Parts: sequence; C-alpha cells; structure tokens
Amino acid sequence: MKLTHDYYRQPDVVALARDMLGKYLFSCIDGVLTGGRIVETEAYAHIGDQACHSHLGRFTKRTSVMYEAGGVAYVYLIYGRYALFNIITNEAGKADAVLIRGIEPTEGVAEMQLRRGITSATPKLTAGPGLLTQALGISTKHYGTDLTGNLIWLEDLGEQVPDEQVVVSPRVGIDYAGDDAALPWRFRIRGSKWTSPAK
DNA sequence: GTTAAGATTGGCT
DNA sequence: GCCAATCTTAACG
Repeated sequence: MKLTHDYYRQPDVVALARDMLGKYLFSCIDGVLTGGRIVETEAYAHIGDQACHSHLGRFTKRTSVMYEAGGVAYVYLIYGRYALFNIITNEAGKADAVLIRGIEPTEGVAEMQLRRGITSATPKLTAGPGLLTQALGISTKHYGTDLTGNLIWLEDLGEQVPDEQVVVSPRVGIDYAGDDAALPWRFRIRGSKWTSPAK
C-alpha cells in the first residue's frame, strides 16, 4: 500500500530512516513508471545535528520546504550538478528529513538506463544519491512535491528487513559537521549491490 | 557585489 | 587516488 501522511509524520526520523529500508520508491515522470526497493538511507534531524541543512537559520529558499509537515519531497542541487532526493518527516515546523542514497531497480529499468545513458543494469544505474534521481527522472522541479500524490510516492509491499541484514554506520561526506559526523544515522542493506560506493 | 564551499560523480594521473 | 565541473546559498566588503 502507498505510505500515508501518518507514516511520514512520525517523530523519530532515525527510526523512520531504518524503517524505510525495504520500502519501494516509485515515480511516474513523463508518463513512465519507474521505481525500486530502497536499500540505503540517511537520517537528518533538525535538532542536535549540525549536518542537517536546517540546523541553523530557519527559512531560506532552499530549506523552507523542510518546515512543512512530513510527506513532501525536498530536492536540491548539490555542486550545481546532481539532484538529491529527501523525504521530509515529522510535523510542521520540525525540519527532519531522510535522504535516499540507494535503490534497487525493479520497475522501468529500460527507462532508467535511457535516462542514465548506459546500456546495462549495473549498480551504476542507481547506486548513489545523485544517480537514482537521474534514473527516476527526479529534478529540482519536484521540490515540494506531495509524496501521497501520483508523481512520486513510497509503497510498503509487506517486506520486512530483519535487523541482521541492516548495516548501521556514520553518514558520508559531512566531515564539516564536526562531532555530529560520527552519528550512526546511515542505514543500508547488507550485501546489496545497489548501495552507494562506501567511503 | 564578490567569494568560498557543499548530504557528488566521473574522468584522468 | 586526486581533481574538475557547475550553481545556489551564506558570509563578507
């Protein structure tokens, strides 16, 4: 079933990031259905976390959507090149987010290869936060998109990922966050080929 | 108004 | 393994 606002508005963003493993992310862009199983996520909390874009300041053009109630997409451009896809969680005014870093393609693989410009279903297709957005056709145009609509959404297909298959580790690429960079808020499925290149 | 750096990736040494 | 690409935001002057 499609995940509802009640799911996204749970207060514990770290638990949500863990729970999203094994869920399915779908997009229907340009009339083409693409999607796959979520295998890697990271949690970003609005308090006690310097790595989160909302940790200082409040409303900026880029982060204002983070203060909406959970269940919308936060898409932003990194290094002027790649779009990163986040899911806003918690209630309005509490700017928590879950970054999707890797999915395992299941639906519309041919279309994903076309968008990525490659001809085989290698991990390069969706293994990485800037890559899966390309494969799914997600761009900054989808900033603020409601995740209970028919453009981008998550589905629970009844799959449970047991704890022994989940690898917990510090987040990647946020050394600037000081001590908070060591928080073990990155979750991935052990042994999956579709997680982002580990650093 | 100008400048520096980022939740990354891909190409070259 | 290192570095360039490229654009938005934030911190200066």
